[in-house]
Amino acid sequence: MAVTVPDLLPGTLDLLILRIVAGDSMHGYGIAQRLKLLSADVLQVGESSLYPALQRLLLNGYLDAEWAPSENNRKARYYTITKAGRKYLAAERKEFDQLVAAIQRVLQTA
Amino acid sequence: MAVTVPDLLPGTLDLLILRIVAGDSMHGYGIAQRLKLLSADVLQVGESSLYPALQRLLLNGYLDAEWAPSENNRKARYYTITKAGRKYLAAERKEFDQLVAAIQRVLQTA
DNA sequence: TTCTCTCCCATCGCCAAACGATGGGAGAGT
DNA sequence: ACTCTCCCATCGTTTGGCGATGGGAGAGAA
Repeated sequence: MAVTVPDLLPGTLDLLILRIVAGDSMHGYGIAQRLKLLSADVLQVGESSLYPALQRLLLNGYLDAEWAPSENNRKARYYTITKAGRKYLAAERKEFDQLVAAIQRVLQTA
Repeated sequence: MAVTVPDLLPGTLDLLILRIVAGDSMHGYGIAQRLKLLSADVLQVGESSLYPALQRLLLNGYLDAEWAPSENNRKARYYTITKAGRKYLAAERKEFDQLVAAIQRVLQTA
């Protein structure tokens, strides 16, 4: 069963994107594929969710972008994480872990 | 630092409410308190998030409600989880765990 | 008695995030 | 020429949560 990310956990998309780009500069299409791959098809982003998210991240200064030909010689926009992006990623990731821990505690305890 | 639930993880509110009510029939105000308590103040629900959520759950048949005096002798609406609610809870919980696992995998792997 | 405090309910209007649908352009292979 | 895949992007809608707001009604204090 394939699930779109925010089906259950919205707000996590930015986090995932940043993490993927942090590993390697990529274009949007590639990010979507990589997400699907890494999550063994559990996670998926539609393009209409992805591109707005990228715009957001650009606007907030967490990503930089530049046009360059892709591996397939297409016009593509490559995203690179900024210093601020890394900082934000680290912070959000920590908060994510805390929240998940808290939620799981509630789910288990009662 | 106190965080409202959907600050990072919306969609989880229903799950938390159901789990809490599953443990014990409660009124709205009590649910909010219990959530705060169980999560050691990490999680919080405002009333303007809570009550609409409860309506939703009622409407979907996951909860039943009836009026009864509270422990403090106030007028209160007690919520009880239904059979369908338990089923839904179990399913969503499973999905939640899967998603979290997938996300964490992505966050760690790259 | 009145006043205030806490408990407990609920809605309205707003905002942000994600989604489906849609619409391209432009290599590459048939 | 045609189709396929790659790659970009926006528009309009829905959904969920939030801040502000507005009660009613016990209980203890003034």
